[in-house]
Amino acid sequence: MSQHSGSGTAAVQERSGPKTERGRRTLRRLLDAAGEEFGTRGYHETAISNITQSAGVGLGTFYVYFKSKEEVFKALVADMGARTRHALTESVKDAPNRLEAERLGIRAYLQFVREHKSLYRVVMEAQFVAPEAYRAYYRTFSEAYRQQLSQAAKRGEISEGDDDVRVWALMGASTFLGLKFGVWEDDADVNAVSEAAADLMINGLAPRAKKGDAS
Amino acid sequence: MSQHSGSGTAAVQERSGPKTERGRRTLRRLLDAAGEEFGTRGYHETAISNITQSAGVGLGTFYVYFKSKEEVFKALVADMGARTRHALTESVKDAPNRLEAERLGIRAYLQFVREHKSLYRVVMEAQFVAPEAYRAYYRTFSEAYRQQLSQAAKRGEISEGDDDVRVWALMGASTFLGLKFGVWEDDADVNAVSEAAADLMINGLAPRAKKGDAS
DNA sequence: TTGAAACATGAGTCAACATTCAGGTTCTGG
DNA sequence: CCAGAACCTGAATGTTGACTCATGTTTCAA
Repeated sequence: MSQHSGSGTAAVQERSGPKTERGRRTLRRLLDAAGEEFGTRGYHETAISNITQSAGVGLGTFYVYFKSKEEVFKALVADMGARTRHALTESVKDAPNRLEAERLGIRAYLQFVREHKSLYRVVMEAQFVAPEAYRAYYRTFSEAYRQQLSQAAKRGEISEGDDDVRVWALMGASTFLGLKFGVWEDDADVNAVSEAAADLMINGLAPRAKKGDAS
Repeated sequence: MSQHSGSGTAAVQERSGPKTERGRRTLRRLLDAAGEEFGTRGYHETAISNITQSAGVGLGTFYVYFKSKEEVFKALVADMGARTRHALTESVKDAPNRLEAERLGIRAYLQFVREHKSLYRVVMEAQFVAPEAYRAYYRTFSEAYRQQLSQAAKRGEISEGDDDVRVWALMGASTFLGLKFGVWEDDADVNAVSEAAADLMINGLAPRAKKGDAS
């Protein structure tokens, strides 16, 4: 996320990528197949041969493109991070203020999870398969998020508070909602869920004041 | 969590438990060692021999008490569930109202996580090792939690809202805070974190009204 | 056309466990 | 003291699957 120019689907560690068109196609197929297999069966249940078969290439071909099983996995996590940040940035681009951005963000997040279930599971499993990649994923995320919150607080759009704590609480809430309503119950109404979630994040559990108070 | 009387540390599937004192002691040592090893190295990196060595018993002994590697793991998840619920129930026992209960709950939760880092990691890894146990863990949790919220709402102690969504958002927030400030940064000030978290959960991000409003 | 770089392949290697088992040792009631 | 139950043990077994490699095949610039 910081060393490569980001042509789209994460970089390979190897000395530079494929040289020919054929090579690029094969790499892409392997990456896609890996995401699908890891996301479905899980890292440890997935054999390299599952990936290569699913990609329609020979077993040995895998090692032409990746140094190890773990390496593809890490590449997928990094890729998912970049894509997620991109999707969120887009969705929030022209929100008039932070509270509205939160509302849009949570909706976009749920939507995104639902459209990328496999990669989402890969990210979660990274906590145990590639802890460093996992932490990097959330570190990058939380740093940008915290920036947003503290600036919004300065502008008076949200209350003051410990942004580090808030960011992690909010990320946790989104993550769990993504798991529950994006992956497990993928028939739930995304809009309803994200509205309810945004309401909690914005107003909290406290009972609303009965009548005219400030805003 | 439902078929055994709950003497303390989860049950074994086998036809009834150990008959002698020696047996009970050995079982306990295995359970403790397993929790420690799984929590530290992770499920797949942990060999049965790691557990038995750490417990100071022979390799074969493991299979006197457990049918398989997965079985101990599940037992640990169930045990952690019971203990966590117990700790939270206790901590919240004499809260005057739900908002206060949330405050106390999040503090107790962080504290508990910090005192049981290993088992906490086991629970999280269960999502991939024993998905059914993982879902059961959160199902049980969320059902009780939802009860609390809806009753509190009826009493007017908290606002009305989609309790299913709220529960999962709140569990997610706590879980991430537990990971970040309970496991990763175990030197953070638990009280400060839980106050900030409780404030977010109770009041949300919205800017506070300038002057006297309800409550 | 041609040689070499790039790419493709799958049988074979090898180490890492989970689980079994046949044979002890210790305890307990009678 | 004795039989049988309960418990303990670690060498041996069998499987699994990541990774290597020797041998092709394809591409492409000169």
